[in-house]
Amino acid sequence: MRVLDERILGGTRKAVLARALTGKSFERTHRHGKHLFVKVEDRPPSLSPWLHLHFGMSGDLAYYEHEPPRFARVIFDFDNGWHLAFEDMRLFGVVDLTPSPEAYIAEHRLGPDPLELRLPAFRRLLAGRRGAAKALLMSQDVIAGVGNLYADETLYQTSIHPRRAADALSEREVAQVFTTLRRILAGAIDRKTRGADHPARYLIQHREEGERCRKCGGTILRMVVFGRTTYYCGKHQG
DNA sequence: AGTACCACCTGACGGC
DNA sequence: TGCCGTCAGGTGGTAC
Repeated sequence: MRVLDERILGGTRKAVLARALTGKSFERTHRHGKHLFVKVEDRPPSLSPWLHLHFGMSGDLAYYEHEPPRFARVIFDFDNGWHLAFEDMRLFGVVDLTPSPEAYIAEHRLGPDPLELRLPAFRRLLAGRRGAAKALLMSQDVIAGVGNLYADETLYQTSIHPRRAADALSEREVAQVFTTLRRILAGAIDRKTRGADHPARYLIQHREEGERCRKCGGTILRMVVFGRTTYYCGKHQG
């Protein structure tokens, strides 16, 4: 493997990473929220670490034969002559090692992944949370995997104002948020792996102040919630 | 408990 | 043409 920019390693030593991976193979992967874990083959198995990847906002993987992507930061070379690049223009991503996904999740206090969650457990997560619905969705220690865009999308599709208190949502609204969030995430995974775009009816395609709401004809407004730029419909999310 | 604000980083974009 | 400020995003820290 080659490290083209050490800033992506987040403090992990390049030599340590290389020693853990060189001559090994990738055995399987596990995703939790925004984190991707790759099991490194080894004998005995108990000693093998996991490769941990976080994609920040501009991170991605590219499997290629000849031309590396422009912003490749780490490149894994395979014995079939192909390469896997971790690319990340803005360097917010991380490539490092962890003993196991469970260890990483515990150390970083990540909440459950919404796609592995059931409605009753989701209800329990919201109970007693007086903060904004958007803040709750985005808090990785409550639920792992929802960022700014998908938080806005979920609230838009469920007609909930981003500042509504999480524990003030009705039972019906909580169920709608749960179902909608899971559908959005599962759909995004499915479409993005096929290289498809989000549907035109999604807010994510219309994040601009003054745009017409595709759902109700209202006007898209902009404000800051939980420190992040937030777009919402002033009419149906009023 | 909840939020605000900053730093990290870089390309795009608007203003002059 | 080119410079400068601003913005976007995720996370992790400190401050209130």
